[in-house]
Amino acid sequence: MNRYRSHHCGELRASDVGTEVHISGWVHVSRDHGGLLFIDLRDHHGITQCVLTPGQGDFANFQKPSSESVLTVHGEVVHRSPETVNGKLPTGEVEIQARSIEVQAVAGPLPLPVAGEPDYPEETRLRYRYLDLRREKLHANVVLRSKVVARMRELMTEQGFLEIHTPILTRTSPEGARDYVVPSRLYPGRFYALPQAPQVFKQLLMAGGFDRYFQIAPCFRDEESRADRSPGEFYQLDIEMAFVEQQDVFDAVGPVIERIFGDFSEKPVSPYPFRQIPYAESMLRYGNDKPDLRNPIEISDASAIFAGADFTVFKKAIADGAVVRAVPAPGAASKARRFFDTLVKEAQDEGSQGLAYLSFAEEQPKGPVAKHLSAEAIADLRKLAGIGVGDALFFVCAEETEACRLAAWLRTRLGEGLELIDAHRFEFCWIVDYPMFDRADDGSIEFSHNPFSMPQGGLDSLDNQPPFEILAHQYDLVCNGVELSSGAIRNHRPEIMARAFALAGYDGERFESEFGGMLEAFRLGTPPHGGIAPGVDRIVMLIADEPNIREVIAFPLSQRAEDLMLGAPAELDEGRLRELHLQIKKPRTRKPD
RNA sequence: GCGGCGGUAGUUCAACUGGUUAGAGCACCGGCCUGUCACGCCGGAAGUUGCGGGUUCAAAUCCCGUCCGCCGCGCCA
Repeated sequence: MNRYRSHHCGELRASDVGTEVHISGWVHVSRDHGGLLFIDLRDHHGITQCVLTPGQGDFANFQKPSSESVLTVHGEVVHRSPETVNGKLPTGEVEIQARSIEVQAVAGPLPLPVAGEPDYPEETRLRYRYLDLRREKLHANVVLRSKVVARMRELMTEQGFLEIHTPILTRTSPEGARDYVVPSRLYPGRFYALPQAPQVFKQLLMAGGFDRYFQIAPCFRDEESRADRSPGEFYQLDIEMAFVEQQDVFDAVGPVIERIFGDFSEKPVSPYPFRQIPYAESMLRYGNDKPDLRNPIEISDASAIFAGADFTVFKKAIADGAVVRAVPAPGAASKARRFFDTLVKEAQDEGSQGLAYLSFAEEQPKGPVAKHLSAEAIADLRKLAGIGVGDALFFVCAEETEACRLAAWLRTRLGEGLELIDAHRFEFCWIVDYPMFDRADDGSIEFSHNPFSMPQGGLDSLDNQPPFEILAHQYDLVCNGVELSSGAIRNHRPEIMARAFALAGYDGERFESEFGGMLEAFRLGTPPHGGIAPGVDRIVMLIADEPNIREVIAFPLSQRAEDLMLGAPAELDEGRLRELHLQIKKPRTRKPD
């Protein structure tokens, strides 16, 4: 028999009455009635009430235990009298009449209460993460995450995917985010890098003849965090497949995602196959490449109408290269003037020059631009944006990228403000046909996403199409406005890759030196292949309905990538620095210790 | 790197326009209580108001700098 427990704390029922048991757990709450002491004992599985009669037998000198102390209680399972049954607990019909108690660990004053009081500042929660993990919500999230990951493995393995580990100590990658680096002791001045993703290795596994690879892979990026972006490190369900086209990847991973969300959430999930939206269309209609399709508002381009209208502010801007985007606000015409004023103010805070609108409380619109527009222009705008009486229509005017951003912000803001977003469903879509290249700040050509993506049309497009019009076999999976996943059909042809990198400004020598290892593989027979990498943290975050990704990570770093519990990153002493051939030069403003 | 919000007892929060001894809940310590389940009642201890500087007769409060936490922008192939 186990020394610490015969049952766990969520196990005992009326059918156990009369048995001698011993259970162990934390003191969740205790209630001292003088002649009678109740202790709610809690473990991973649940809570069981224990009753002590101090002053009798073993309890002659027993003190009320402090909250979160760890006890082993020995005693008999007894019925509670009908009026004292606790319907809130699965174990609420019984209690343990304690005969003796062993104190396994005494807990001092708590910086973070485990029972009750759910909202606590995150600084405290991060510093005492193990206490937070005992609490109901975070504990449940970690359990959920474990189940989701287990199901992912099951569903991938069923489809013939092999889970293969790839290195954590690897080579720095020239593209992408900043790397975390690890100094080498054996090779002075040289560094490993932690992988931003197992990108190169998974492609090399395809070169290695494995047909279908997956991994729950840690990814390390030294970038600023966000509410939905974990600081420092995160996990991907990394996937790669040989001899596939885009649709094959979709059909392998889409049903897995649909199943995971369906199995672990009550909310309805948009059924597979998911909608496919070309990147250019998404930028126009939703203002970004991660549309929240629960929001019914769709943006349209009103540049042509305003180019011919008498509203000089817009007309002049359009002549200078700006665009006008129209964002409908269904039902907003009945809103008070204050609603519109607030939005104008917020838009300015968001970086907009201003915010024009028409409000159709009746057929004849009101609003700052109404008097500048002909009846015909107004009719055209209404038709364009699908505006009826009772609606309003907002306009943002800016250079195209900025106009998209502002329109996207406005679309979200209106969707929330007008309560148009149904929070109780998951809407998935694929964003497809990403551009291969982007214009850098200095006007030069750079890869817009993954440089290893296959350009649509192959070598022919690279040679004959204007670079910024070339599309890639590159795709994202989006859910409720969250980018869940990014992937591509890869470029496995060295000559096409050389041409693509040449367009992006890499000379042959640099190309060979930075990607030599991979190129060599491609010159020795690598199959056509492609893959994708859904973000595990974000998936669990959506399923758990958490607004913040740290709520689904057992031990997250703070926003500034610091471990507040253990104190990482930490300084090294001189000896270890010497061993690593490192000298520290601190910036002028240094943090106090 | 930039902008916003916050930092007061172990902890969560309060303290009006700068003005008496910086208060309350939880936790902790002591006492009372035999059916509670966020038990209740009485009492106690607990403070470098993040840190540094400044303005003032007087600073938790105003100003400057700095550190920490969170949100957003830049960044994230």
